Amino acid sequence: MARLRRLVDLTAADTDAVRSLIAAETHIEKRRDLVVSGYQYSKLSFVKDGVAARYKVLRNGKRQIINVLVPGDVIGLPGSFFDQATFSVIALSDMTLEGCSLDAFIAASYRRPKLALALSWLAVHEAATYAERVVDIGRRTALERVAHFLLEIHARLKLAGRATDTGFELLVSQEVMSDALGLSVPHVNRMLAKLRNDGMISVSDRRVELTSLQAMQVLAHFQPVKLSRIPEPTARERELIA
Amino acid sequence: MARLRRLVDLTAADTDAVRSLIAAETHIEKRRDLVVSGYQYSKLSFVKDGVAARYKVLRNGKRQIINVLVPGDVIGLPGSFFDQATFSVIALSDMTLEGCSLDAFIAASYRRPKLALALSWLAVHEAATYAERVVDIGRRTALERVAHFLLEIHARLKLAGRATDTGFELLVSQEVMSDALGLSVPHVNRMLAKLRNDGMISVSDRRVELTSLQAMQVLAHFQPVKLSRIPEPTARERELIA
DNA sequence: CGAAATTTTGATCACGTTCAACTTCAGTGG
DNA sequence: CCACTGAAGTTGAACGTGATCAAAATTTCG
Repeated sequence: MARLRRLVDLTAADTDAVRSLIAAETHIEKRRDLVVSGYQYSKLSFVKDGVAARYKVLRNGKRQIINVLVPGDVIGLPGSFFDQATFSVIALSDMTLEGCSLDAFIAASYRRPKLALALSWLAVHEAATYAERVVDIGRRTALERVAHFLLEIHARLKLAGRATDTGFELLVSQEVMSDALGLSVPHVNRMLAKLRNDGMISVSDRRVELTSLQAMQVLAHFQPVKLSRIPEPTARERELIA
Repeated sequence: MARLRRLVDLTAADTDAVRSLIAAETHIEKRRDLVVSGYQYSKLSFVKDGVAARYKVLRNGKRQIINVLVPGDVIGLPGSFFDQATFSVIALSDMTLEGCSLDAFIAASYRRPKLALALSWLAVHEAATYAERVVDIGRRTALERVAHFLLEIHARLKLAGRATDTGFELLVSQEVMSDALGLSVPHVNRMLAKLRNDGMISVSDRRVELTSLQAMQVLAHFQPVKLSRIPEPTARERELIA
């Protein structure tokens, strides 16, 4: 798992352990629910390909998307840690996943603490992402929000090797964007149009080019985040483990 | 730490290990910054008494509070996991903390995987809290938001043993509430007044009584969350560790 | 007691919603 | 090949929630 490697140095034995946990790839088709709120979900799945959204719908019918999941992201975090999932996850495109049961991962963690720490890191990253979304929705204007959303998706797709320096494939509808940003569809549309008019982005087909990345980042108050790596055990600890 | 105990069965040795990590209590006075965005903070501190807020300010001067920290909550999550903290934390009242360095905790985790798992659980809980706040700000009306905020604070204070079944001490100003909810101060004030008029709450001094908890929960679309507990290692794993 | 912070109230205004219609496009079947 | 369908994108007009600004009332605290 490239995602894990970026966080922590895994020994050969570690990677083998992880690999042995992973069940066969799963394919999910567009519009399928992966996790349904209120039901138990006890797996830890990595998105290998495709896009999904974690969301919640309120009684009044409104939907709020917590975040959009791109390749490299984890499904079942935080859902699998509750007796019943608090949020649903739906596939926005056809997807392929690979995952293991949470119990198996935890069992392995007792033997390889590094795995448990990696899990902590993933969860912390998740928390930081959501926190950023809180700021986004709470205190940015509609235009800033849309710009920020594009920048964030771009950054994350780039990490997953699915974007160039300045452009990417926008694989979500404006309805999804509106539900993620707490805006109405028409207004998202208008804001996108404004970004186009102002020469910040250009769109053709489904491809977005960030023609003035600098200006966008200023407008959106965007600042990329970098997780630190997990510290290695000291020599003394290493002995104790071995 | 009562907070940890609720998540996981710690052996006597485990608790001793945790206790040995903890440095002396710290006292912080009101209005002091505990964590400053952009600087490194590498501790893991538990709030023993008092209230704090995790926040970010944008260039336009607006402040968004990610969440309010009450006794039992953790400071340095997610901040300590980044090379530089992404959010600031400020004391909203005089506080007492107890904590340890993140490095020390991680070092201990290599020896006691259960600690690393406990850390994962805390981080997941953090993520779930933020996710709920995203829904709150994104798709609830101002009235619902204020109601939801009161219910959430109440539930969390109750867990910490600082609230009765129906009432609690509201220790945050309306300005803090407005920054947490993405609203203006006058509007928060009006919504509180409306809740009072509608007989949902009654306030005297700093004490809030939820006179119609049921109705509030319906209004706010409130649903309490419960983290599952960390699974115990199996007998076989236990051998391997020992 | 005086100063500062907080709460409350009012008037005006703007941002974003709502609702509705229309366009465009991809896919499907006659 | 065209007609039909449904999803997604675009545009416009009226409306409403909540922001903004200002000032008064009240509480807290030095």
